[in-house]
Amino acid sequence: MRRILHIDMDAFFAAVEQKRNQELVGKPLVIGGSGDPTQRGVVSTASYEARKYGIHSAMPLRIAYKLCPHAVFLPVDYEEYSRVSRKIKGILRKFSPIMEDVGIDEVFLDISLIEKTAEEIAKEIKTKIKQETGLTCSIGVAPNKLLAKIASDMQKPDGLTIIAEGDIENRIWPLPVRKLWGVGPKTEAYLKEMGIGTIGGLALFPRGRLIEGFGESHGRYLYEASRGIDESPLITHWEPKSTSREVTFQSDTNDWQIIARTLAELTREVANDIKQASYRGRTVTVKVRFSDFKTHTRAKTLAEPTNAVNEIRTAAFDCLKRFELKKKVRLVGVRVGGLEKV
DNA sequence: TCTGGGGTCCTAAGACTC
DNA sequence: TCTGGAGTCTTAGGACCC
Repeated sequence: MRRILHIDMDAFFAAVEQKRNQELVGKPLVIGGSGDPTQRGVVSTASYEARKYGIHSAMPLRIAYKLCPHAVFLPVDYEEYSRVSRKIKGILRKFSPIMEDVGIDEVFLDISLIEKTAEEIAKEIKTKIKQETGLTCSIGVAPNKLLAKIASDMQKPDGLTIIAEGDIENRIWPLPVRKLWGVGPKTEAYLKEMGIGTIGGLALFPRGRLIEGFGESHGRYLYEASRGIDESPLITHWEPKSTSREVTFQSDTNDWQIIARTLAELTREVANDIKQASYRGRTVTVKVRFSDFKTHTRAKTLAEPTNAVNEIRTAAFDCLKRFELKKKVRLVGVRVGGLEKV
Protein backbone atom coordinates (compact mmCIF):
# COMPACT_ATOMS: atom_id res chain seq x y z
CA MET A 1 0.00 0.00 0.00
CA ARG A 2 1.39 3.38 -0.98
CA ARG A 3 1.47 6.28 1.49
CA ILE A 4 1.17 9.65 -0.20
CA LEU A 5 1.26 13.07 1.44
CA HIS A 6 -0.23 16.20 -0.07
CA ILE A 7 1.28 19.30 1.48
CA ASP A 8 -0.51 22.57 0.86
CA MET A 9 0.80 25.88 2.25
CA ASP A 10 -1.87 27.97 4.00
CA ALA A 11 -2.76 31.24 2.18
CA PHE A 12 0.80 31.10 0.91
CA PHE A 13 1.34 34.51 -0.75
CA ALA A 14 -0.43 36.33 2.08
CA ALA A 15 1.47 34.35 4.71
CA VAL A 16 4.83 35.23 3.12
CA GLU A 17 3.90 38.92 3.09
CA GLN A 18 2.76 38.77 6.72
CA LYS A 19 6.00 37.03 7.68
CA ARG A 20 8.16 39.82 6.29
CA ASN A 21 5.92 42.63 7.53
CA GLN A 22 4.53 41.91 11.00
CA GLU A 23 2.17 44.90 10.74
CA LEU A 24 0.07 42.93 8.25
CA VAL A 25 -0.55 40.07 10.71
CA GLY A 26 -4.21 39.80 11.68
CA LYS A 27 -5.34 42.21 8.95
CA PRO A 28 -7.41 41.48 5.87
CA LEU A 29 -4.78 41.20 3.15
CA VAL A 30 -5.31 40.72 -0.56
CA ILE A 31 -2.49 39.79 -2.96
CA GLY A 32 -3.13 40.19 -6.66
CA GLY A 33 -2.34 41.98 -9.91
CA SER A 34 -0.45 45.24 -9.55
CA GLY A 35 -1.76 45.70 -6.01
CA ASP A 36 -4.04 48.55 -7.15
CA PRO A 37 -7.68 47.50 -6.69
CA THR A 38 -8.87 50.15 -9.15
CA GLN A 39 -6.93 48.45 -11.96
CA ARG A 40 -7.71 45.24 -13.84
CA GLY A 41 -6.56 42.11 -12.05
CA VAL A 42 -7.77 39.28 -9.86
CA VAL A 43 -7.08 38.03 -6.35
CA SER A 44 -4.23 35.52 -6.19
CA THR A 45 -4.46 34.93 -2.44
CA ALA A 46 -6.55 36.43 0.34
CA SER A 47 -5.55 36.13 4.01
CA TYR A 48 -8.02 34.28 6.25
CA GLU A 49 -9.09 37.66 7.69
CA ALA A 50 -9.98 38.87 4.16
CA ARG A 51 -11.85 35.64 3.39
CA LYS A 52 -14.31 36.53 6.16
CA TYR A 53 -15.54 39.31 3.86
CA GLY A 54 -16.21 36.83 1.06
CA ILE A 55 -12.98 37.56 -0.80
CA HIS A 56 -11.45 34.54 -2.55
CA SER A 57 -8.93 33.62 -5.27
CA ALA A 58 -9.79 34.55 -8.87
CA MET A 59 -12.19 37.29 -7.77
CA PRO A 60 -11.71 40.62 -9.60
CA LEU A 61 -9.76 43.08 -7.43
CA ARG A 62 -12.45 45.71 -7.92
CA ILE A 63 -15.06 43.41 -6.39
CA ALA A 64 -12.71 42.55 -3.52
CA TYR A 65 -12.27 46.25 -2.88
CA LYS A 66 -16.03 46.75 -2.70
CA LEU A 67 -16.37 43.88 -0.24
CA CYS A 68 -13.61 45.20 2.03
CA PRO A 69 -12.29 48.69 1.22
CA HIS A 70 -10.06 48.77 4.29
CA ALA A 71 -8.16 45.60 3.29
CA VAL A 72 -4.47 45.96 2.44
CA PHE A 73 -3.87 45.31 -1.28
CA LEU A 74 -0.40 44.21 -2.40
CA PRO A 75 1.08 43.23 -5.78
CA VAL A 76 2.27 39.69 -6.43
CA ASP A 77 5.99 39.37 -5.62
CA TYR A 78 6.57 36.15 -7.47
CA GLU A 79 10.33 36.12 -6.92
CA GLU A 80 10.02 36.26 -3.15
CA TYR A 81 7.37 33.51 -3.07
CA SER A 82 9.55 31.35 -5.32
CA ARG A 83 12.49 31.82 -2.99
CA VAL A 84 10.44 30.67 0.01
CA SER A 85 8.94 27.87 -2.08
CA ARG A 86 12.40 26.53 -3.00
CA LYS A 87 13.36 26.56 0.68
CA ILE A 88 10.26 24.57 1.66
CA LYS A 89 10.78 22.06 -1.15
CA GLY A 90 14.38 21.64 -0.04
CA ILE A 91 13.12 20.71 3.43
CA LEU A 92 10.59 18.26 2.03
CA ARG A 93 13.05 16.57 -0.31
CA LYS A 94 15.10 15.57 2.75
CA PHE A 95 12.13 13.56 3.99
CA SER A 96 11.68 11.78 0.64
CA PRO A 97 13.23 12.31 -2.79
CA ILE A 98 10.03 11.07 -4.44
CA MET A 99 8.36 14.46 -4.66
CA GLU A 100 6.01 15.95 -7.22
CA ASP A 101 5.75 19.70 -7.62
CA VAL A 102 2.13 20.73 -8.09
CA GLY A 103 2.65 24.46 -8.07
CA ILE A 104 4.47 27.09 -6.08
CA ASP A 105 2.73 26.14 -2.82
CA GLU A 106 1.82 22.44 -3.14
CA VAL A 107 3.63 19.12 -3.41
CA PHE A 108 2.98 15.41 -3.24
CA LEU A 109 5.46 13.31 -1.29
CA ASP A 110 5.72 9.52 -1.47
CA ILE A 111 6.68 8.25 2.00
CA SER A 112 5.93 4.57 1.37
CA LEU A 113 9.51 3.49 2.08
CA ILE A 114 10.01 5.43 5.31
CA GLU A 115 9.86 3.44 8.53
CA LYS A 116 7.70 5.72 10.62
CA THR A 117 3.97 6.27 10.80
CA ALA A 118 2.53 8.77 8.33
CA GLU A 119 1.29 10.84 11.25
CA GLU A 120 4.77 11.07 12.75
CA ILE A 121 6.26 12.14 9.43
CA ALA A 122 3.53 14.71 8.76
CA LYS A 123 3.98 16.23 12.21
CA GLU A 124 7.74 16.41 11.74
CA ILE A 125 7.25 18.15 8.40
CA LYS A 126 4.92 20.72 9.90
CA THR A 127 7.34 21.44 12.75
CA LYS A 128 10.33 21.73 10.42
CA ILE A 129 8.57 24.10 7.99
CA LYS A 130 7.31 26.23 10.87
CA GLN A 131 10.80 26.41 12.40
CA GLU A 132 12.61 27.31 9.21
CA THR A 133 10.07 29.62 7.55
CA GLY A 134 7.52 30.56 10.18
CA LEU A 135 4.74 29.33 7.90
CA THR A 136 2.01 26.74 8.40
CA CYS A 137 0.70 24.12 6.01
CA SER A 138 -2.12 21.61 5.77
CA ILE A 139 -1.31 17.97 5.09
CA GLY A 140 -3.41 15.15 3.71
CA VAL A 141 -2.31 11.52 3.98
CA ALA A 142 -3.82 8.78 1.82
CA PRO A 143 -3.02 5.73 -0.33
CA ASN A 144 -2.96 7.87 -3.49
CA LYS A 145 -2.64 11.43 -4.83
CA LEU A 146 -6.34 11.92 -5.48
CA LEU A 147 -7.35 11.16 -1.89
CA ALA A 148 -4.35 12.91 -0.34
CA LYS A 149 -5.33 16.10 -2.14
CA ILE A 150 -8.92 15.89 -0.94
CA ALA A 151 -7.66 15.14 2.58
CA SER A 152 -5.38 18.18 2.80
CA ASP A 153 -8.38 20.37 2.01
CA MET A 154 -10.55 18.91 4.76
CA GLN A 155 -8.93 20.76 7.65
CA LYS A 156 -7.41 24.16 7.03
CA PRO A 157 -5.35 25.99 8.07
CA ASP A 158 -2.59 24.04 9.84
CA GLY A 159 -4.50 20.77 9.50
CA LEU A 160 -3.54 17.10 9.32
CA THR A 161 -6.04 14.65 7.84
CA ILE A 162 -5.51 10.97 7.30
CA ILE A 163 -7.75 9.04 4.91
CA ALA A 164 -7.59 5.24 4.66
CA GLU A 165 -9.14 3.10 1.95
CA GLY A 166 -11.94 2.12 4.35
CA ASP A 167 -12.89 5.77 4.93
CA ILE A 168 -14.05 6.41 1.37
CA GLU A 169 -17.74 5.71 1.88
CA ASN A 170 -17.99 7.60 5.16
CA ARG A 171 -15.77 10.58 4.57
CA ILE A 172 -15.38 11.05 0.80
CA TRP A 173 -18.80 10.14 -0.59
CA PRO A 174 -20.71 12.85 1.34
CA LEU A 175 -18.50 15.57 -0.22
CA PRO A 176 -19.69 17.65 -3.21
CA VAL A 177 -18.38 16.52 -6.62
CA ARG A 178 -16.54 19.84 -6.94
CA LYS A 179 -14.00 18.53 -4.38
CA LEU A 180 -12.72 16.01 -6.93
CA TRP A 181 -9.63 17.11 -8.83
CA GLY A 182 -10.68 17.67 -12.42
CA VAL A 183 -14.28 18.64 -11.67
CA GLY A 184 -14.65 22.35 -12.37
CA PRO A 185 -17.73 24.57 -12.76
CA LYS A 186 -18.78 23.08 -16.13
CA THR A 187 -18.59 19.44 -15.09
CA GLU A 188 -20.26 20.29 -11.78
CA ALA A 189 -23.18 21.93 -13.60
CA TYR A 190 -23.51 19.02 -16.03
CA LEU A 191 -23.48 16.49 -13.20
CA LYS A 192 -26.11 18.53 -11.37
CA GLU A 193 -28.35 18.26 -14.44
CA MET A 194 -27.92 14.50 -14.22
CA GLY A 195 -29.02 14.69 -10.58
CA ILE A 196 -25.54 14.13 -9.17
CA GLY A 197 -24.33 16.43 -6.40
CA THR A 198 -22.03 14.34 -4.24
CA ILE A 199 -19.08 12.07 -4.90
CA GLY A 200 -21.18 9.21 -3.54
CA GLY A 201 -23.92 10.03 -6.04
CA LEU A 202 -21.32 9.86 -8.78
CA ALA A 203 -20.13 6.48 -7.53
CA LEU A 204 -23.65 5.06 -7.89
CA PHE A 205 -23.80 6.08 -11.55
CA PRO A 206 -23.16 3.42 -14.23
CA ARG A 207 -19.76 3.66 -15.88
CA GLY A 208 -21.26 3.45 -19.35
CA ARG A 209 -23.48 6.47 -18.84
CA LEU A 210 -20.57 8.57 -17.57
CA ILE A 211 -18.53 7.67 -20.64
CA GLU A 212 -21.54 8.52 -22.79
CA GLY A 213 -21.85 11.93 -21.19
CA PHE A 214 -18.21 12.89 -20.76
CA GLY A 215 -16.28 10.91 -23.34
CA GLU A 216 -14.05 7.88 -22.87
CA SER A 217 -11.23 9.57 -20.99
CA HIS A 218 -13.07 11.92 -18.67
CA GLY A 219 -15.95 9.49 -18.09
CA ARG A 220 -13.65 6.70 -17.01
CA TYR A 221 -11.73 9.12 -14.81
CA LEU A 222 -14.91 10.27 -13.01
CA TYR A 223 -16.01 6.68 -12.44
CA GLU A 224 -12.70 5.70 -10.86
CA ALA A 225 -12.18 8.95 -8.95
CA SER A 226 -15.57 8.66 -7.23
CA ARG A 227 -14.42 5.30 -5.85
CA GLY A 228 -11.11 6.73 -4.68
CA ILE A 229 -9.20 4.79 -7.33
CA ASP A 230 -6.00 6.48 -8.52
CA GLU A 231 -2.87 4.59 -9.47
CA SER A 232 -1.10 7.58 -11.00
CA PRO A 233 2.55 7.80 -10.00
CA LEU A 234 4.31 10.90 -8.70
CA ILE A 235 5.91 12.86 -11.54
CA THR A 236 9.32 13.83 -10.21
CA HIS A 237 10.59 15.38 -13.43
CA TRP A 238 9.02 16.75 -16.56
CA GLU A 239 9.98 18.87 -19.55
CA PRO A 240 7.97 21.98 -20.45
CA LYS A 241 5.78 21.67 -23.55
CA SER A 242 5.10 25.33 -24.17
CA THR A 243 5.94 28.82 -22.94
CA SER A 244 3.69 31.83 -23.24
CA ARG A 245 3.25 35.50 -22.43
CA GLU A 246 0.03 37.43 -22.45
CA VAL A 247 -1.26 40.75 -21.23
CA THR A 248 -4.65 42.29 -20.58
CA PHE A 249 -4.92 45.95 -21.57
CA GLN A 250 -6.06 48.34 -18.85
CA SER A 251 -8.79 49.41 -21.27
CA ASP A 252 -9.93 47.58 -24.40
CA THR A 253 -8.39 48.88 -27.61
CA ASN A 254 -8.83 48.71 -31.38
CA ASP A 255 -5.62 50.67 -32.03
CA TRP A 256 -3.62 48.36 -34.29
CA GLN A 257 -0.36 50.13 -33.37
CA ILE A 258 -0.84 49.35 -29.69
CA ILE A 259 -1.81 45.73 -30.37
CA ALA A 260 1.12 45.20 -32.75
CA ARG A 261 3.64 46.86 -30.43
CA THR A 262 2.40 44.75 -27.53
CA LEU A 263 2.60 41.54 -29.53
CA ALA A 264 6.14 42.40 -30.65
CA GLU A 265 7.17 42.96 -27.03
CA LEU A 266 5.55 39.71 -25.82
CA THR A 267 7.27 37.86 -28.67
CA ARG A 268 10.64 39.21 -27.58
CA GLU A 269 9.97 38.09 -24.00
CA VAL A 270 8.82 34.61 -24.92
CA ALA A 271 11.78 34.11 -27.29
CA ASN A 272 14.11 35.19 -24.49
CA ASP A 273 12.45 32.83 -22.04
CA ILE A 274 12.90 29.76 -24.21
CA LYS A 275 16.41 30.72 -25.29
CA GLN A 276 17.47 31.18 -21.63
CA ALA A 277 16.04 27.79 -20.79
CA SER A 278 17.84 26.25 -23.83
CA TYR A 279 14.73 25.28 -25.76
CA ARG A 280 13.47 25.77 -29.29
CA GLY A 281 9.85 25.59 -30.33
CA ARG A 282 7.99 24.83 -33.54
CA THR A 283 4.40 26.06 -33.13
CA VAL A 284 3.62 29.74 -32.57
CA THR A 285 0.10 30.55 -31.36
CA VAL A 286 -1.39 34.02 -31.02
CA LYS A 287 -4.29 34.50 -28.64
CA VAL A 288 -6.75 37.39 -28.76
CA ARG A 289 -9.51 38.03 -26.26
CA PHE A 290 -12.13 40.53 -27.38
CA SER A 291 -14.13 42.97 -25.26
CA ASP A 292 -16.98 40.42 -25.03
CA PHE A 293 -14.48 38.02 -23.41
CA LYS A 294 -14.57 35.65 -26.38
CA THR A 295 -11.10 34.16 -26.89
CA HIS A 296 -9.69 33.02 -30.23
CA THR A 297 -6.36 31.58 -31.33
CA ARG A 298 -4.46 31.29 -34.59
CA ALA A 299 -1.44 29.04 -34.91
CA LYS A 300 1.42 28.45 -37.29
CA THR A 301 3.79 25.51 -37.25
CA LEU A 302 7.27 26.14 -38.63
CA ALA A 303 9.33 23.72 -40.69
CA GLU A 304 12.11 23.76 -38.09
CA PRO A 305 12.11 24.56 -34.36
CA THR A 306 13.54 27.95 -33.46
CA ASN A 307 14.22 30.37 -30.64
CA ALA A 308 15.12 33.30 -32.89
CA VAL A 309 13.09 36.42 -32.06
CA ASN A 310 12.67 37.45 -35.70
CA GLU A 311 11.35 34.04 -36.79
CA ILE A 312 8.89 33.84 -33.90
CA ARG A 313 7.80 37.44 -34.48
CA THR A 314 7.22 36.85 -38.20
CA ALA A 315 5.09 33.79 -37.43
CA ALA A 316 3.20 35.69 -34.72
CA PHE A 317 2.34 38.54 -37.09
CA ASP A 318 1.22 36.07 -39.75
CA CYS A 319 -1.21 34.75 -37.15
CA LEU A 320 -2.32 38.22 -36.02
CA LYS A 321 -3.15 39.19 -39.60
CA ARG A 322 -5.59 36.26 -39.80
CA PHE A 323 -7.82 37.85 -37.12
CA GLU A 324 -10.69 40.13 -38.01
CA LEU A 325 -10.15 42.95 -35.53
CA LYS A 326 -13.67 44.35 -35.65
CA LYS A 327 -14.31 44.27 -31.92
CA LYS A 328 -12.10 45.95 -29.34
CA VAL A 329 -9.30 43.80 -28.00
CA ARG A 330 -8.97 43.07 -24.29
CA LEU A 331 -5.97 40.73 -24.25
CA VAL A 332 -3.22 39.63 -26.57
CA GLY A 333 -0.81 36.77 -26.01
CA VAL A 334 1.73 34.57 -27.71
CA ARG A 335 2.72 30.96 -27.04
CA VAL A 336 5.53 28.85 -28.39
CA GLY A 337 4.81 25.13 -28.25
CA GLY A 338 6.40 21.92 -29.43
CA LEU A 339 9.43 22.69 -27.31
CA GLU A 340 12.57 20.63 -27.53
CA LYS A 341 15.90 20.95 -25.75
CA VAL A 342 18.63 22.66 -27.82
C1' DT B 1 -19.53 47.45 -12.93
C1' DC B 2 -16.71 42.26 -13.22
C1' DT B 3 -13.71 38.07 -15.11
C1' DG B 4 -4.94 37.59 -14.58
C1' DG B 5 -1.31 34.86 -16.19
C1' DG B 6 1.07 30.67 -16.54
C1' DG B 7 0.42 26.17 -17.87
C1' DT B 8 -1.63 20.95 -19.20
C1' DC B 9 -4.64 17.84 -21.45
C1' DC B 10 -8.60 16.52 -24.31
C1' DT B 11 -11.64 16.64 -28.37
C1' DA B 12 -13.04 17.33 -32.93
C1' DA B 13 -12.44 18.45 -37.62
C1' DG B 14 -9.88 18.78 -41.78
C1' DA B 15 -5.61 17.87 -44.49
C1' DC B 16 -2.65 14.59 -45.88
C1' DT B 17 -0.39 10.03 -46.66
C1' DC B 18 -0.33 5.22 -47.43
C1' DT C 1 -8.96 5.98 -61.96
C1' DC C 2 -12.05 6.18 -58.19
C1' DT C 3 -13.34 5.35 -53.51
C1' DG C 4 -12.45 4.30 -48.68
C1' DG C 5 -10.27 3.43 -44.44
C1' DA C 6 -6.60 3.98 -41.10
C1' DG C 7 -3.24 6.70 -39.01
C1' DT C 8 -0.89 11.13 -38.15
C1' DC C 9 -0.43 15.99 -38.03
C1' DT C 10 -2.26 20.61 -37.56
C1' DT C 11 -5.50 23.79 -35.90
C1' DA C 12 -9.09 25.74 -32.81
C1' DG C 13 -11.54 25.66 -28.81
C1' DG C 14 -12.52 24.45 -24.15
C1' DA C 15 -12.06 22.65 -19.33
C1' DC C 16 -9.22 22.63 -15.67
C1' DC C 17 -5.31 23.53 -12.42
C1' DC C 18 -2.46 26.83 -9.27
